[in-house]
Parts: sequence; C-alpha cells; structure tokens
Amino acid sequence: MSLIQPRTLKGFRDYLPAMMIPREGMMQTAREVFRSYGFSPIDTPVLEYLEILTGKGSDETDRQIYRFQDNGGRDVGMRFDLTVPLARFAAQHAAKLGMPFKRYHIAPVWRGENPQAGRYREFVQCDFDTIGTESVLADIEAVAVINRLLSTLGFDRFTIHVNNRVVLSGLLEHLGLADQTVPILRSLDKLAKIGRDKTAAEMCEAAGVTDAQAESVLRLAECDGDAETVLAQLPEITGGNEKAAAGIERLTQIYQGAIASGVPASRLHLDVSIARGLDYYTGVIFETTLDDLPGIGSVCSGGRYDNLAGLYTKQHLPGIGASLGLDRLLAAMEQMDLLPDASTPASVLVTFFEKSYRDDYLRLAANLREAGIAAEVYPDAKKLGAQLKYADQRGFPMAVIAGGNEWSEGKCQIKTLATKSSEEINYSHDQPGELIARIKQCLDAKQNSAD
RNA sequence: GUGGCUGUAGCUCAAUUGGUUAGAGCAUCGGAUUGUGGUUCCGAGGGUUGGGGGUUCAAGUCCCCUCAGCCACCCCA
Repeated sequence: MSLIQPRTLKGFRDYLPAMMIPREGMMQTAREVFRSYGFSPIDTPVLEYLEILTGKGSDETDRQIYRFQDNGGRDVGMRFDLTVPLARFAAQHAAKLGMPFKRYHIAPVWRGENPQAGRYREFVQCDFDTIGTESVLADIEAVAVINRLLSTLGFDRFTIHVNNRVVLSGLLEHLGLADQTVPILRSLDKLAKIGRDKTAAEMCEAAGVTDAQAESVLRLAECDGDAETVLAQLPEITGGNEKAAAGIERLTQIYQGAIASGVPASRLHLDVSIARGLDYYTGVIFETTLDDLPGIGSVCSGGRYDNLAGLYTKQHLPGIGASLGLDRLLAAMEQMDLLPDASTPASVLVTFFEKSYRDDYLRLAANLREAGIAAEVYPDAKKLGAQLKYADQRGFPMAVIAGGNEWSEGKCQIKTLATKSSEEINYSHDQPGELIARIKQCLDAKQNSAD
C-alpha cells in the first residue's frame, strides 16, 4: 500500500518540544501578568456564525476568514482574532459579567493570508481587554500591561508606539475631509515606504484631496520627536480643531499616566503617523516593535474601540485592549537566538543502572517529584554513557547515578551535566532531604548563571 | 489573492555544456568499551533529487503544472 505523505498545510506548523517548552512558558508568563492586573480568563468557540465575524471587519479581513458550511448547512467561520468574539461574548453575557469587565484570552486564531517569516495562518494571540468603561485609566493600564508583558518575557529593547486616531480625524474634520478617513489612513500608512511625494499623490487620487489638504495631513504625520515636543506641536498642526484638541489631551494623559505607572519614557513613542490597526479602532492605538528586529513587525498591537459591540447589542460597550502575537514573538526569539535548547521539561534524569534496583530508582524519582523536582527515570538499563549522552542532549541539567555500591552505602551520585562533575550524597528513601536540598541548590545555581 | 527567488539524506552542501549505480561532512544507530556522556577508530541504515507530467537515446540539470519556504504588494500578531 502507498504511504500518505506526512505534511502540514501552508502557513500551519508543528511545534517540537524545544519550541513548545518556551512557548508554553510564554503563555504562562502572559497569564501571570494579566492576572496581576485583575484580568480574568475566558474562552470562546473556535467556530462562530459567519455573520458574527464578518460584521465589523473590512473587506480585506472578511476575505481572510476561513469559512465553510457545517454539516447542518450553517455558514460558519473560524475566528480571525479574539476581539470580535469578545464583542459578541460581551453583548451576550453583559448582564452576568457586570461592567467594567476585564478579561484575558489566550488562544489560536486563523487567517487565510500568505505566510512570511513571523506570519502564519494559524497563530496564538494573547489578548487582554477592558470593556464597559471609557476611562483614560484603562488606556493607561493597557500601555502599562504591554510594557510589563514584554519585559517579563525577557525583552529590554522594545518600543511601544502610541497614537490616537481622534487627533487625525480632528484634523480631517477641520479640513472638511471627515468622510475620507479610511482612504487617507491607507495612503498615510505608506509614508515610510513610498515617501512624501508619492503619498501626497496617492492621497489626491484615492481620496480626492487638494494639495494643500494633503500637505496638512503630511505635516501631522511627520510630526516626530520626543513626547513633549510632539504634544506641544499638535494643537497648531491640527488648526485648533476642538475634536483634535480633545484627542491631544487624551494622548497627553495617556503618556503621563504611563510614565507614572513605571513605563520608561525611552520605550514610549508618540507616533502620529501610525494609522494602522483594524477598522474598528476609534481612539488610542498601539503597536509594539522590537528594537533589534523591527522587520518582523508589531508583536503587540491594540487600541480603543468604542462601538464594536454595537453590532450585537444596543447597550453601549466601549472597550480597549491589545494582543500579544505569541507565535510571532516566538519566531523573533528564534531569529535572535534567544531560545534555550532544552527539549525536556525535567530537571533530573535518574539513570537506570542495575535492573535489580528498579524499584529503588522509581522510589527515588517519586521522592524528587514530591519535592517539586521534575524527574525522569531512564527506561532501559543501557550503558551509562548512553544514558548520560541522552541526558545531555535533551538538556537535563542533572543526573542521578546509583548502582550496587551506592545503594549498599546509603548514598547516590549526582552529576551536573554541564560541568561533568559529580559528587556523592547520603540518601535513603525515608530521608531524601539531603539529596533534595543539594539538587535544588545546584539547579538554582544553574538558573542564576543562565540569567 | 498577485508577482519574484528557492526546493538534492534528519541538517549544511556537492554532482563537467543534460551523460554510468546521485556523493561528502555533521547527525542517527550498532560495535571497539558488561560503572560514567560532547575525543578516536570500525561498521550500518537512510534518497522514486518536494510531488506529477512533458522534451530527449539520456533529466537532479531544460519546459509546464502543483505543493512548500523566503521576499515584495496587500494586510497584519
């Protein structure tokens, strides 16, 4: 019979232990950070009625949704982000949840687009959102959470780009271009890539603006520098428009609040030119890039959406949140060679030396686990060298070795793989304390030297 | 979805202008070595050259299709 070729779909990937161990660690870190701010976990179905998903996205996002008819003939789709399902969830359960409501959601999403480095058709997002309040405090907190997330994950050099869409829409209102927001945003987004002149030309063509209007918009987008400078220049650039002034005031508060929350000013960049983000954003928007690998794109983006749930309920449910692109970040760490190469989560390999002591090895390993030390017993009484090689290659930091000599003397050997050094420790099944203490000491030492 | 580049063993790469049975290093497994791993030596396995079709006496090499990866557009985590 012919074999079926084992393969995965374009843009979908397997995760081997060496990748999955840090990946799970990142999820755990994200969970801990979210919980420390009071966000609660939720989950929602992978599949939604198609109409739920297509309601608010642009044509572009609609095109990227995996969709099909289920066996009952219903039109369904796989979620392409976690924010739209949240809006549905909030509209459906608002009464039970109470407002404001803070949730986090770590789960895979699917987008049928062309993959690239750090860009997949299936990837995990770590979302956190606060809904039911328009308070600037929630906006500030979002910045603080992003900062805490990235730094807890081990990053030091990253930049959180912050903007408020209201500033631009205020300017557009001032210019009488309020109804051309979307095409103008789209053109503006290309500023860094295609340059000033082409951007202006495209704006004229796509949105029908005059040269003078394009000039005003570009002046806004090109406003750059440290936060104070930008904030000081914005009122004049936006022509004293009231709406823009409110947006600038909000941006100022977010900036000051973030600083007060402990976010280093060096990591904050008020970037009036970032116009990206899904169409549903209405206020502040965020993007986070790694200073050492900007090319991989934003690893944590989000913003405020004040009427997303409006599609599903008449209740006013404003929200703000952001999403950490876990798999993109993982790809970045891989490229930057930041991933540890251990492919086992265990700390100790108990070598299987002499068959007659099988139960003693099992008992010893059980004692280690009881003390919180992950331990694996090698399954075969193979040559010791082979077992140690196995331990080293899998990334076990330590091994325990005991044969007839050790057992009869009430001892066992512990070996630190990295240094090849070993020592004898007193041990009996009833009094494992000395062994456990010493192993923990060695593991701590290794942990510290790795940091 | 559109366009460009790429695709040989698990990994990194060879293979005259198309020309015998597609090679090497590393890795894997076994042995030298029945109580101590990253060295050395010996041996073994592993490929319908991503897959399919075509041109040719002859295709890893040329052409078409397809699949996948990377890049650009678009969009985004």
